[in-house]
Parts: sequence; structure tokens; C-alpha cells
Amino acid sequence: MVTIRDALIDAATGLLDAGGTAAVTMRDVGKRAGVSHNAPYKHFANKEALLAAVATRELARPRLAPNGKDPAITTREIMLDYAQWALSFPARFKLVFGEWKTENAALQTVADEARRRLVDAVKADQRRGYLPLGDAERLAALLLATAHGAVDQALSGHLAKDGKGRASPADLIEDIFQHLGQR
Amino acid sequence: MVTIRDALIDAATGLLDAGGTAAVTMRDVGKRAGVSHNAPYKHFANKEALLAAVATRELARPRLAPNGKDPAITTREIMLDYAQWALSFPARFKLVFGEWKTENAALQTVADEARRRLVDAVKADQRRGYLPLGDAERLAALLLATAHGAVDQALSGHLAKDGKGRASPADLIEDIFQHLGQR
DNA sequence: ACCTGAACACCGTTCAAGT
DNA sequence: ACCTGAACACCGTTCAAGT
Repeated sequence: MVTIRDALIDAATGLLDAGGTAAVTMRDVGKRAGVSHNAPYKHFANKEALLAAVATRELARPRLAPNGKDPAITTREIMLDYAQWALSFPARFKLVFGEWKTENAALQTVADEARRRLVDAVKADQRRGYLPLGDAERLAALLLATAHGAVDQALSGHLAKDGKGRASPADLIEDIFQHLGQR
Repeated sequence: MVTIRDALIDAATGLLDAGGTAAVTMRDVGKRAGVSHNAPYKHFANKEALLAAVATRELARPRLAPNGKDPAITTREIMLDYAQWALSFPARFKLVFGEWKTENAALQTVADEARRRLVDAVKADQRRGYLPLGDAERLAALLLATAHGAVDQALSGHLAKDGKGRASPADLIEDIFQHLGQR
């Protein structure tokens, strides 16, 4: 069943993709979801709460992740999937990692969960000898920082578009694993 | 001589630090600079152009950088300085690497210059044996991605605040140099 | 749990008429 | 190159009165 709440989040996501958070107006969200201009306020306290719901759904979306059944998924694959998602939906990426004036428990929860899955993958890779031993939390943070930064650099393309010598996020992710592996 | 243009950029920077881009209203910028509410439009086409001027001044600010006189400054020091700046002025950091709807030549120029200085530092470190050999542009991109991502993760603190196992941007920067050095 | 319709404060931006 | 003052469209948000 598609609830109105879901329809509102869909509408907000569509507007976000089209023009960033500025394009997400409560009026347009209502219009696009087929309800009135103030119906959104029956479901979300304000615009920030609606955007937090969008961000939460993005972070909770099914992703590559290691589990008991399929321990073959590597950290490297998770990172490459992450970069592909971010490049495909830059506005969602910017939203998720943007500034939040209000703490949001649901967003915090799914973010913690995503982080935990990554740390599990790092530990599995360490057991397989794909990654160096050491603090898995910290190694996960290092890998995520690199992938995240590579994407953000690519998205603010005006900051580095020499053309030649320009490495894609996937290239840089391969590089970091290369450097970590050569030992 | 402090021109009104400079005063407007100062005012915008102050408002930015206090409350992010949303707090930078053209009306308040004028008021804070001691001019009228529409005087900013005599100097900047619109709000985005004013924010671009803020970003440009930030990127052009004197920084640690290698040159003929002082080739002792390392890439590592530049990265740590970068992280410290970003953590001290998170709103400026978010602005500089945020979304720009319009291309801005001045911003592009100072960004290219900053990048060039970093690549020079990487090459110097390579000569000194502090960094592995290979494509300096690409190695610079990898280092910058890591530092940038580490800062961005730290700033969206809601995404990772377990407390324990939490590494600071400076920690992660040290880690990447550690990993690159062990060869 | 929605609707319509009105309203308020605020904002980006523009314009007219002045110095 | 500023000023004052008005204006417009738009937006977040709230409220009243209805179903």
C-alpha cells in the first residue's frame, strides 16, 4: 500500500533530484503528491523533517552488504557501489551529508546500521587477507572518507576539471585498495 | 583601503559562519556592511555571485604551500592545515564544495591554483622519498579525497558518533600517510 | 486526515526617483 | 555609486472552517 506519507517522500525525492533542496517546496511536494499545499504538514513537522525522511530512506535502501549467507561481498565492492549511487543521485548524496539543524533519531539509526555493515565487511576482508590487520572501525573510516571525498570532489567539478590527469572516484577507490594491498 | 565590496564579503562571511548560506540574506548583508538593502546588487549580480566571492576569497587565502624558498613544507602538513581550516569554518567548507549552478571563472582559477600547489608538494615529497612514486596528480587527488572525506564525515557528526573508535580527520590523515609510507 | 482559502513574515530581486 | 521606498513573486508556516 502506498501511503500518502510515502507519496510525499517520493515527490520530495523527485524534486530534490531535479533541482536540489531549494527546489523542494512544500507547496510543490503537495501538488506533486496529489494532495493540498498544506497536507504535508499533517505528516511532517516542517521541511527539514520531510527532507530527513528522504535522507533516511536513501540510507536505508537495500545495498550490497555482507551477511551470513553471502560473505563474498568485499569492502571494495561496497565502496564502488556507494560511489555509483552518489554519482547517480548527487542531490541525495549532498542532502544526506549536508547540515542538519535538528537531530533525527531515525536518520541516526540507519546511518549507524550502514556503518556497522561496512565495518563487518572490513573485518571479513581482513580475515581473507584482502586488507591489512588493525582497528577495523578506523580502517572503515579511512576507506569511507576516501570514497566520500572522491565523490564530493567529482561533484564539485568546477574545482578540478583539467581533463587530463583527472581520476574518477572509482579510480581513486581502486588506488586506495591498491596501496593498502601492497604490503 | 576597505572597499564596500570587501565589506559586503566580510558581512556575508560573518553571516555564513553564524548560520550557513540560509542565514546570508542580501538584506542582512547590506545592513551588516552599513549600506542599504539593495546596495549589494551594485557589486554582485545576485546572491550566488556574492557567495562565490566569499568562496573565492577563502580558497585564495594564504596557506601553507611549498615554494622555492621553503621546500620543507610537506603534503602531510598541507593536509592537516586543510582539515583544521575546514573544522574551524565548517560553513565555508560546505560552501566552497557545495553546488554551484553557475560557472565562476575566479573561483575556478583559485581552485586550480590551490590544486597545483598541492601537486607540487606531492612531487617534492616523492623526491624526498616521503611518498611513493607514480602519477603525482592522481596521488594528490587521493590524498585530498581522504582529507576532504574525513572532514565531511566529521562535520555530519550525526552519521558516526559512537564515541569510541571514532577517529578525527587528523587521525585519518596520519593513517593514510602511514599506509602510503610503509613500502 | 484531508480540503479550500486566507493570511503573515520573510526573502530575492527589480524599479523609480533621488543625491 | 550609493540612498529611500515601494513593489512582485515566491516560500515556509499557520489558522479557520469545512468534509
